[in-house]
Amino acid sequence: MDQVTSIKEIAQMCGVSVSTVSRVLNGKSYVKEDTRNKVMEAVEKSGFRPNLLARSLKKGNAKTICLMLPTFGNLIFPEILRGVNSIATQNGYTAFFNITDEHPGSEEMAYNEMRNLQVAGFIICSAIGDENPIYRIREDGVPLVLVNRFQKEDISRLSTVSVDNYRVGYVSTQYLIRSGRKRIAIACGDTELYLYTERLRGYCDALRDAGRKVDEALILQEPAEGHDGFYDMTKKIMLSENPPDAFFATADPKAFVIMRALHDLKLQIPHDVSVVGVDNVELASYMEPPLTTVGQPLNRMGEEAMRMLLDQIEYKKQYGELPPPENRVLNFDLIVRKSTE
Amino acid sequence: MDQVTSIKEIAQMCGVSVSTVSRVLNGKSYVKEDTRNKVMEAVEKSGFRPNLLARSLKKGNAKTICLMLPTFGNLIFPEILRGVNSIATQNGYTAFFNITDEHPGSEEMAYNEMRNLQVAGFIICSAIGDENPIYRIREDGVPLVLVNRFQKEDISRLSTVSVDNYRVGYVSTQYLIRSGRKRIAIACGDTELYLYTERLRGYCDALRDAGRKVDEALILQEPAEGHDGFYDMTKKIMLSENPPDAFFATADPKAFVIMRALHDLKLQIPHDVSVVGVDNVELASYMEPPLTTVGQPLNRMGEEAMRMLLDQIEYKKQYGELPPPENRVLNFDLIVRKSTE
DNA sequence: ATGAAAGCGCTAACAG
DNA sequence: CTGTTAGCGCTTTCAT
Repeated sequence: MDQVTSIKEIAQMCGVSVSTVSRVLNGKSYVKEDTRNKVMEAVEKSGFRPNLLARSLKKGNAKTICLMLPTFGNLIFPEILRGVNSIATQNGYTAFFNITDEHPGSEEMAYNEMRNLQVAGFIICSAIGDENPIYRIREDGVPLVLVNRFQKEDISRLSTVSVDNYRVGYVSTQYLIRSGRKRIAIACGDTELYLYTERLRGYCDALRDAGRKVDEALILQEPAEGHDGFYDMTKKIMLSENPPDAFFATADPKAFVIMRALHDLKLQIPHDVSVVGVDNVELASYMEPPLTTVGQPLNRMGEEAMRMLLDQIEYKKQYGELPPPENRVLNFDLIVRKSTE
Repeated sequence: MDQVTSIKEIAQMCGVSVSTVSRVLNGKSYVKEDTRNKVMEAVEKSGFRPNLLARSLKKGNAKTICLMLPTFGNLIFPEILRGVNSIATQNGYTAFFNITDEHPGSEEMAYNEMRNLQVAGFIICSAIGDENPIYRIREDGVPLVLVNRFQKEDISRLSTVSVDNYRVGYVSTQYLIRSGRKRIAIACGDTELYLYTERLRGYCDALRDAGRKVDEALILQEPAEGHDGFYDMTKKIMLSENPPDAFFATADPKAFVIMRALHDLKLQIPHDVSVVGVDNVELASYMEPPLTTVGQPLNRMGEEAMRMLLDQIEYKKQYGELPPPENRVLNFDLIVRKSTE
């Protein structure tokens, strides 16, 4: 019985005009109790569906937003997605999601497609090396919030939400130092990503502040193959003359790979080597031994981002332009488990 | 310079009619070389964006589809999502995603919202216990494909894509039997989900075919708390009089929990107890020891589902009704790693 | 090969 | 409180 396709038919069924039907549907203007009931009833029993495309076309704005994610290779992104989605839904917005696969090109394509779909704004976890498309968005006057992944230069110009990644690196390293570790290696993600530069900087400063010097040999940079490459690097460095007795992995999946390599080397964690990760992905607690890691409030980051986007959309509607950028920094926790001692 | 908002403005700039512009934009009908170029140029340099809402409204169908997922608690869903998304994009479709959180109510809400947005079809991994909303979809004449999760009754009436879950259970159990295990426990997911019923049935039959009898005590059902509940159940059964020497976990996350419990019990895997999972989630290979598991072609399942949906959409456009349901069954592999011997 | 015009379903003045 | 009407941006007959 899905034949009723328009407000017009409802109007005819009730012997009223389309605007009356529209009015009861939107509940803005006053309608006589009787007429309202009559219309409501017709709507109910006919299974009428308001055509949101028509509404959006007319109003000039769609209640949709777009969330761009670089990958699902790291579980943090589904987590962020959940946060965004829940606040979006609560506010009558529907979200498009886009996986850019770390490819700025596909980010740009997606941007165009989404603009054509008239989305109200974007929330982006940038792909690696993609500054260009992103700036364009704000220049186009489109609401935008960056989450977790963004460039240093973005901070002054765009709205962001993240943790203080410098401190993430600092705190993790300091913890390792205090637990008595002498040679702490870092498995660092692609430093094209500002967050990894920051974590690395925190690592270096923590070392220096403890009166140690930074040993270049202990800085493992993520190879082109992605985090799997840390497997060989771990084996190699552990077999070297002066192996580390701890790893600070700048993300949990890298810690997983490192732990795998250590196990294969028959080394004891944490006895021989401590490992700490970042993100507190669910699986971190299932590892053997359970992984000490830094917990980011990923879900909340998604929620905050969506709230900020909503604010931007609202502001723009009122003042005709985007509000000044806002940078929100959330707290994190070091979650100590058995992979360190 | 994003002032050009309509085809009409382009038309004026070029001194042609809107229909001509529309024609060159759609490339269907013939347009004189000259005019085409003129229009193209104006489109390029003005940064014109076709309003897809208007197009869809006019054509009566949007190039969007909706993918409903129950959760991101299991990594298989992002994998399926990737498959769906890639085929969708290739075919000019944009996907909405929806996380139902195992809540049939939110599934229904999402369905309504999405219908209002005029999506062309749905791909669903059902939430637990949600038959009702789903049947409604086909009755409404809306293209629909079920992936991985669906009910037994769905098979004859709806299009599905999955692996043969009975065989998944059978093969895994048989493998454990052949590797010399005497008491094989099963950690079974919620049997409200047909796929788990099937895996359980496969487990039972493999046991019987090997001349053993099924011991109820070895059938661990997923408790209400979700797979974390297997932690206590594993400890308890291992401490019982007659503990198992192997676990068939009907999904990798359950295997992770079980391994954690075994480690905490200081039991050796696989020496004391073997473990096999299902899904071959990326992390499975990072576990200590790496987890033997059944690999489903999740990405391909997503791709197939999207292709089937496209077929349905096409068919409906031509014949005005949905094609008969089609059930596609894909192959799987047992991936042997160190958690079994 | 191109233009004029109708209309997709809806909202929002405007008028009464 | 309600109806009439214009029009959002686009596609698509139907003419020419």
